[in-house]
Amino acid sequence: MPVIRLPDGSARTFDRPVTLMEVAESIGPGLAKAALAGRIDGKLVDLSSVIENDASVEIVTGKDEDGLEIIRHSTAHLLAQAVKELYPSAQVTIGPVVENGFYYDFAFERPFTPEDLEAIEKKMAELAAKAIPVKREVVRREEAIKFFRDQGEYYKAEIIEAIPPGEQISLYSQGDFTDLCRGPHVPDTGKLRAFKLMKVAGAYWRGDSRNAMLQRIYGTAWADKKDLDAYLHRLEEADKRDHRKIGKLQDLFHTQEEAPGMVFWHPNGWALYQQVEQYMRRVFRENGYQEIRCPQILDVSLWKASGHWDNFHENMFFTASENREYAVKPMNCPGHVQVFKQHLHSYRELPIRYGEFGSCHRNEPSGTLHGIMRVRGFNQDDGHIFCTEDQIEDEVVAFIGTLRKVYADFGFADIQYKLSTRPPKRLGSDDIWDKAEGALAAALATQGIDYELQPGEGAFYGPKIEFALKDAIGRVWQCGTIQVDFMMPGRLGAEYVGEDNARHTPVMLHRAIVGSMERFIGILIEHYAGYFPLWLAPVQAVVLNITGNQAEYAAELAAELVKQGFRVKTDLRNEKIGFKIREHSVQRVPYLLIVGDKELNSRTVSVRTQKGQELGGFSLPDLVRKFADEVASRAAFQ
RNA sequence: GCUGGCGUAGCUCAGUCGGUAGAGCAGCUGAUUUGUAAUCAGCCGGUCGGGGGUUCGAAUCCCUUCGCCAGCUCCA
Repeated sequence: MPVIRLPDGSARTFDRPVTLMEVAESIGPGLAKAALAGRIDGKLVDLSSVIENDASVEIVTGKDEDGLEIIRHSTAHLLAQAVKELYPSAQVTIGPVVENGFYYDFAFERPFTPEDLEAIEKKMAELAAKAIPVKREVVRREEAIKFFRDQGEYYKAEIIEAIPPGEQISLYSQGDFTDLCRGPHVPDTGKLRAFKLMKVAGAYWRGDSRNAMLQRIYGTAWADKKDLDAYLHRLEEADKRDHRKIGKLQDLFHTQEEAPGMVFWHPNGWALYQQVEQYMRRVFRENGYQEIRCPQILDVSLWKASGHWDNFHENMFFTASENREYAVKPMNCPGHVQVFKQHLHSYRELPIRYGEFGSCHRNEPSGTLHGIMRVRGFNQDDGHIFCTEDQIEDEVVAFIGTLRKVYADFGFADIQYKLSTRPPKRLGSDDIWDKAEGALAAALATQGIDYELQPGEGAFYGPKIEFALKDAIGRVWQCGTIQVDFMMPGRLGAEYVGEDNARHTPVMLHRAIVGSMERFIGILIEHYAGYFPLWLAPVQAVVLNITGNQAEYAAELAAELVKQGFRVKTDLRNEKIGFKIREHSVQRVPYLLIVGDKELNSRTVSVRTQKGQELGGFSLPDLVRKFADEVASRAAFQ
């Protein structure tokens, strides 16, 4: 006689054991129809689960986060079922839920084509329409292995063999298709209504490149069609923001075959780049950093001493001359240590902070390159702080404060923090690690910052904090970092004289706020979709004349604005004003300044915003003031 | 690096079964002097990513190589 408590606090008594589905039905037909799974005393289970004793019960629907996961997981099974019906020789492997959807890996003798995907999706829709019941069954391990071996499903058999002994092995069947799965799943395939196969890609069995390559089919699934459409719309929006497209549209940069992974910055792109660099330069200056510049190539002996040769050799470029071998620098840190070493420093001078926008090259595998986001030649707002162990916390606190201000100025409000602690393989005593991790954690705590702990994810030379920002469409980008380094200063012979008059090795903090300038600019382009705030816009305004009569006046205006420090161009072509407005609007220029005879006679300009608003006539001094205010405020695009 | 897809005019893209390449935009020239998102006409423009092969004949088929894209892997 189970008494069942529901989330609203009510209780229902049954005179016999009941299934979750029966509980849902007893509450209402609407809920029974929407029900996907349930929770018994907090544990997520199938609707077919029987409740024999008193329990608190929840019915899970598509509105529930877990419900959506179940839909995606079940849709992965539906995909596998469809593939097996169409291509019986394909072997199933794994099919987990991922962000926004799911995938399923198959072993198949040939790659799936886009036409195959269409056919599979159609078959899935057919199977879903049949509302095939999904049944759960618990079996013995040997039985399960034999079951899959007999069907030629060797990957599945291998998976089961890897399941720790003592764990229950459950199979889910829908029609003729049976898959190993922990569950839970939807009660029948009719619950799967809004899905779409997205793409097919290769993936290694168990993620190991020494293993066989499988065919991975990605799909997305949602509770209803409306959510699916909204998701597809979001993807389209992301596509429209693609920095490679906008980079071409606004003539910001290009890349070409002869320099894979390197950026050719065009005038417009370099204007944007310089805004970011000059801004970051000021950040250095205002926060006690001294900007320096070190050589591009250095003798390999230095890279051997620093440890890069041993740990980073594969990713470095080399060059030779007169029997000496050099490496193109992948990082700025060894150079900064050389500068530090040119003087004997007292503990009184610490912390010493160096900043550099040095050009670095890393020979990234070809498959990782992506527009200007992942490149081989890049620059960072790189900085190194030489300090004592006792100074770490204060330095980290100051750094986090600066970083938050910088991100806010660039228009990013939402920041995520991750603290990575000691890995199994590491240098330095536990004592020092305790101190360093404690300093980082304390720095976060004193600012009241919530952070994610990543145990064991630190570098071998020290712990680190990573900073990620969320862009306008919710994507998260890791940009900033601050890392404690106990090793490099010692390896490269950096020293200072302490209060005790003895020589000591300083601690080094590696830190960057925007990280790779190239990548950060890519992020800015996508965040703003090319509609930059005035302070960043490559071209801030274009002066347009109505007829040739105002050409001279237009040129004068533009010249005066340029003289006042603004990035302003003219468009004096013999074209209709509508034509010129359209062209520059498409280019996403923040302001169009239009002059006809009326403006010429009153010595004004007619101001049009990017969004098509006409602000009326401005005198030049008024316009300069308006622009200056907007630039100074770093206001987002209006 | 691995797997798959793609590479045609400055850009976006068509090009069927193998029969020596086409559109729009851009550019140039001319006409038009125009009031807030596309004025009209004419012209120019391609070793079809590179190399090799099959064929009477290759953008198209095959091999190879480079690059790009997606995913995997990597990411001090």
